[in-house]
Amino acid sequence: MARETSSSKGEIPKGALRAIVLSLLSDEPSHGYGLCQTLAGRTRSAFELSEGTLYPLLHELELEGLVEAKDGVSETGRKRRIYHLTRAGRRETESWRKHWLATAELITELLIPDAPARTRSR
Amino acid sequence: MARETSSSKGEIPKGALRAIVLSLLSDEPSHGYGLCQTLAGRTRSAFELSEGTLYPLLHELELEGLVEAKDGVSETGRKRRIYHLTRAGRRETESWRKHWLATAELITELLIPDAPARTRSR
DNA sequence: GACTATACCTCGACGTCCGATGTATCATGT
DNA sequence: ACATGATACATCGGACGTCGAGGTATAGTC
Repeated sequence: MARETSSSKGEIPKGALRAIVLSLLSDEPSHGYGLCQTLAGRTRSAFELSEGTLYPLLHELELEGLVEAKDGVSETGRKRRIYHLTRAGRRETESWRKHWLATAELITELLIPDAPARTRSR
Repeated sequence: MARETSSSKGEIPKGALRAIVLSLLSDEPSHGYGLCQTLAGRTRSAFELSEGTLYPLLHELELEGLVEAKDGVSETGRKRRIYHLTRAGRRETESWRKHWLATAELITELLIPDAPARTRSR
């Protein structure tokens, strides 16, 4: 069987998505479809953000007042909703960024027992 | 209302638990309760593994043949199930370790735009 | 005898994320 | 004119992982 139990290897870890999307938007405003591509590009397709995840998330962030959307048009003439961070969004981004940076470091330390650093020795 | 939507800040990211538990066991065999404490200790309580998560996971890993359990007794006389990795478990551990180390690095790179790496400057 | 720490276990609920599916427009090829 | 494929937005059902509350039992301490 060796079923792999799936355990979701190719997926974006729970909760990181918010931090990532916000962070991407803090680099520069973008629209949904573009965000998907940027992410796939920046991670060499290691993370592939499905639209079914992204759009609802974007709407949610908008409801929470963290992003705002402007309707626009691309050079090729297609409709676009450009999302950009609000001031509150910028604050939240920082908060989530710190949180996930710490989490990533924690995981790394746990997985490499002989890892150095640690700011506070023992 | 600044709802926080919870988005689970204090939690262990989805899927990382397997890697972490396997890695902990590869350091040294242990029992469930001990694992919880080790993890809380090693992360200064940033990750707190609930027993409701751990025990089912341990049973699952056992079913998959990644760990084996021996019944034992602690110095104080209490019953214990000591889990240790099988050969297959050791292999899986390495695989998950690599995966999560890469994931953690990826997140870090995404969150810090001026981070190095990138191998292919587009 | 009551209480706490140790030690194991099960169950239900919840949130996150994915995949499938649907719409419409623009560019290209025939 | 029509088919196709990339762009672009959107919704819905379902799966999976994790948590928290609860249950059992033994050892030590007051």
